[in-house]
Amino acid sequence: MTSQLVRKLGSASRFPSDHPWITRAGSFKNSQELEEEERFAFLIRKCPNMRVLRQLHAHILTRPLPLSTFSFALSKITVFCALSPLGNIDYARLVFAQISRPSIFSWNSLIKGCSKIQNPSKEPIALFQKLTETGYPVPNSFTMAFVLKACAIVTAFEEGLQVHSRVLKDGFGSSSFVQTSLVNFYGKCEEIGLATKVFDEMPDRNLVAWTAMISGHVRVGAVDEAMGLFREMQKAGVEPDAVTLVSVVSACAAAGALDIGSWVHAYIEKHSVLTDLELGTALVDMYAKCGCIERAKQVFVHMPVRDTRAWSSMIMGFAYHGLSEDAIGVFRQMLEAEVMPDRVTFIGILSACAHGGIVSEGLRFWSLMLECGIEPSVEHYGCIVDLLCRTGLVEEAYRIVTTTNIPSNPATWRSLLKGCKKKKLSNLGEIVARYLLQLEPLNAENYIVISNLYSSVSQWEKMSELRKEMKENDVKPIPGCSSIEVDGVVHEFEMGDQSHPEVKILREFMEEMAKRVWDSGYRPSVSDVLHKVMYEEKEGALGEHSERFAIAYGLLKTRAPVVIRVVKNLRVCGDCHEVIKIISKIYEREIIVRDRVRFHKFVEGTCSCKDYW
DNA sequence: CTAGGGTTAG
Repeated sequence: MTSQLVRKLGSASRFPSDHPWITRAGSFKNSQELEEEERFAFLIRKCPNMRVLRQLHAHILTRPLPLSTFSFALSKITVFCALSPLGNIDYARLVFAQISRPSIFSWNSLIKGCSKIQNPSKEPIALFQKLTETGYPVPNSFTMAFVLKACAIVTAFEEGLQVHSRVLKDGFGSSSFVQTSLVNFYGKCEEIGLATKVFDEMPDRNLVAWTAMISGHVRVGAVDEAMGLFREMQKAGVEPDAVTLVSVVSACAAAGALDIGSWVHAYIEKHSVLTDLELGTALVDMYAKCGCIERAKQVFVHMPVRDTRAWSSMIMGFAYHGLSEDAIGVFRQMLEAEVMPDRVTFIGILSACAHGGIVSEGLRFWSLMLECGIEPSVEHYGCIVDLLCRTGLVEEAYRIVTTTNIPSNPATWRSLLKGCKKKKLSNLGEIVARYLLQLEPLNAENYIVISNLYSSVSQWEKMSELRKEMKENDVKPIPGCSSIEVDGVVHEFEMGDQSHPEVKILREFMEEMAKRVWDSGYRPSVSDVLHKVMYEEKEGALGEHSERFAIAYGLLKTRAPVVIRVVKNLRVCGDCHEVIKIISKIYEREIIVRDRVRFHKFVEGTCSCKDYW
């Protein structure tokens, strides 16, 4: 049987002729036994599939073997089944159970093996607990690293803390692998303070530890700190690799830092860092989120291999740039390339259709999604409701929301309300508004949309009532936000922002700007007037909207075209475009607006102020 | 056998 297998595996994998095991120190096994063990190890390692492995397993079970050889072979089978991509974790568990006293090696493999399956559970943690209870074999630093990784995957904070205390008790605190695992674990649990503490105490910070720190900070949105760590890392003479750069690029995406993002891209090319799937996807996402859809596309088309996530990020990019046709085109190419769309892909393509108001196509994608066996979730329903509302099919959308068994979602109801406003359906709007305010009474955006609805049907009394209600509930809108990058520094401005160091010069400049715009004959439209009524802004002033701060800063500080990013949906804000056009003309400067409608996420219960203009 | 990575509606 064994020789048959050797033959089957072909001449390329001939059994090695050197015999290092004969000289292995401290072994009580005779060379014949050792030879047999090595033979098994070799065969198992070279197994082409599970079928052959099962045959080998059967062979081992039926042949009389010394106990030590038997256990050795079974532990090798456990390792193969648990860790090889060809393996099978269920089989690994089975074989593991057949070993009377599994070595720490087998335990480790099983712990690692069952944390890398697609639906990870706390099983590896339970295994570790069982291991520590029995007291044999003694865990080693590998065990600690694996179980910490398992805790990180399922963000089992309490369990991880206990492992950390064991690490210290058992003296594994000085292992750099264990330290790095701890940094990563705390980072995954969003416990940045604890991650930093472990990291600061590391005498030798390796690349992986730096990367874990950076990705941890990006995870909690501490983008500046992430970039600071990246700089510190380079100062410490540690060269980033592709994995590090994925986190750095993600940080740029989250910050909308196009300059730094482009610099990182240039770094990647200059240092010939291999742009794999993850890095490619991160770059596509970064360029799209920084408003540079052309470069996102450029990176995307140059990717040699694209998986579902790569395609999805490109589709999402087109979607939030309002380029529905491109999104649909890319989606078609994806299907042609026989890459399976997943639930995220459909969120992208449906939101693209919603942005473009392409109903028929959107509904077709919806059916396709069902055909693909994807259960529609809140997000998908949100897209389809938004699609119907934007194209005026509000009643149909309302029917879906009220008859489908999906959880009530403020955003979906807000889409309905916007649809009602658009079609001036005050009766349905009233019902929707009441429900929405019940669902989310502290979100200023809700009041603004409802107020817009009342004003569109001239129900002024209801509008002032609403204003009172808003005041009583002490609801204040979170201001819009715009940013501009000057010499690699991103300057963020909130509406009415006072915190910028040069705010005095800026304000003077803006007053002049407002005056010149006013003199040009521009007058605010209904929504600006509404804004004044609600927030008692000074008569005659243009309003210190965030993008005007950013433009003013750009005009003052650069000679290059002023590129600003706005956290608003410009497609519904005609006034913004108009003001910017006028400013551009007056100052004879090119002003480029990057629409960053989705780039900043506001916490629930706040307002993105889209209808604030 | 150690540790770090990408896409998610409005």
